[in-house]
Amino acid sequence: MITKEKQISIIIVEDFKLTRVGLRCALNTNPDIDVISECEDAVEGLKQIEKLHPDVVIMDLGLPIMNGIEAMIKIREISSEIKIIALTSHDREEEVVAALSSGANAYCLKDIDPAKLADVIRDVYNGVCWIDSEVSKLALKAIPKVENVGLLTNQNSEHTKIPLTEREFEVLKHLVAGKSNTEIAKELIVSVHTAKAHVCSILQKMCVNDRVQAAVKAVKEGIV
Amino acid sequence: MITKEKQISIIIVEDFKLTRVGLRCALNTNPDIDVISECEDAVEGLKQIEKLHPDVVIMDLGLPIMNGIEAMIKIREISSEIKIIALTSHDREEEVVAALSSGANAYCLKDIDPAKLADVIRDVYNGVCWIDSEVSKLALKAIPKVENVGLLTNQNSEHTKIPLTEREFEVLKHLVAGKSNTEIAKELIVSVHTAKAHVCSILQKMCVNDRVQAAVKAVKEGIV
DNA sequence: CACAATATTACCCATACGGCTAATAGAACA
DNA sequence: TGTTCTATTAGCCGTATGGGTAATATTGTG
Repeated sequence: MITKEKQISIIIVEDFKLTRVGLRCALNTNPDIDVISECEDAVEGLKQIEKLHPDVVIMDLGLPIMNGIEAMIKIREISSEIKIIALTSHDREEEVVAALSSGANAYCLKDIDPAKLADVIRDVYNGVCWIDSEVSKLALKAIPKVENVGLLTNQNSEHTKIPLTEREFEVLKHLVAGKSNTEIAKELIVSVHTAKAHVCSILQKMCVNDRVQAAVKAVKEGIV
Repeated sequence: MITKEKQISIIIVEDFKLTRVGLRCALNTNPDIDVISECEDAVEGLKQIEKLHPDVVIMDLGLPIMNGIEAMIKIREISSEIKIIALTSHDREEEVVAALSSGANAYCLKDIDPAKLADVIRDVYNGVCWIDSEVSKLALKAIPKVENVGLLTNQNSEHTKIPLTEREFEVLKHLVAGKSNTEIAKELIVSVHTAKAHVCSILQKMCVNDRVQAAVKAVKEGIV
């Protein structure tokens, strides 16, 4: 089951030397896993990744210079195929969500069992999304609620999307930024009346009563 | 590694008899996994789950009467500890996202290798979130983008915390829910003046100009 | 006990907000 | 050509909002 004809190539990006060595040692005991490079910062890591195109990158999040999440975004500009395992010692919600939304395929805490990590690498290599038990709730919480689940049996997708026009979308972004109608009008170089009109139709289309609800809904559903 | 002193108790909810039998057979080969009940629809499933409180529920999504996602929401009303593995044959984005946002801890396609499924059960039992390779991209795509990732390096979890009082925190929750000052006052059984006073101090402490900004900030920083 | 923080209430006031109706103009589409 | 959609503007009106100031409980800490 575990045997693979091809080894999984890995690049480790981690600033602490000890952790780096520990990772390499732990992974080297697995014949199907091949650590092809180690880097201590994201800049060097990106170079190596671009050059060697590993199957999987193990990326520490708390890196100097460029943080791991920024690095992951850059990796995703290079390739969407390279799998990324975010590795970190803390479990801050912001970071978990940011990592997973920025390209990570898995999220591990550093106290993971080495053998388990090897399993995760194999899973992730095969495309699985794996999230550590300590933070899985945070990740799942970040997924926007889907409404009208009862309709899912019959209906097809597309129906949660709110049909805002381009202009309304612009206005919504300003609204979420906390701008008043007057400020929105000024930014879009239109009259306050226009801004108000757009806000009104946004409220109607989003089925909310005021701009606060609209802003919250927009943020929660990630449509900004 | 795999040996556990305690067996993992499983309830299978799946309408196709053949699949049900297949699942039971596949899982029964694992000494650490114990299928304690099988149900062919969600209503019966819920009864069994409430009665037996299994560790893990394997839930088919395409069920008659009540679909699997509705069933999961009901399971979550019973317990947040029971782990749910969504099992389905299709990979519709809507369904993946709906399942994960409605309480599923894992999402498997029915062509999963039986041995792998046992691994997933163990992972999920331990709290891990596991998403099949066929749909992992869909799930990750559903997580809202986090902005200003560059700030994550410096921002520490503690020092972003805003020192709101208990009462202000309550008010903030209502504010984020889109309530007006009048409504907040009614809910907290105080006068509108009081509600206004709390909102004012919330705005000041959060360093924002109006309730919209406060709500957005609260949602983005997850302090609700 | 005294002091500080918090919660509560109250008033005034300028501004903002949202609902309403309605008109005009351009673009898209049949 | 006519119709629909969108964007733009406008005015009116009742209510909500937020700033300011200030008074009175209640609570907890020293």
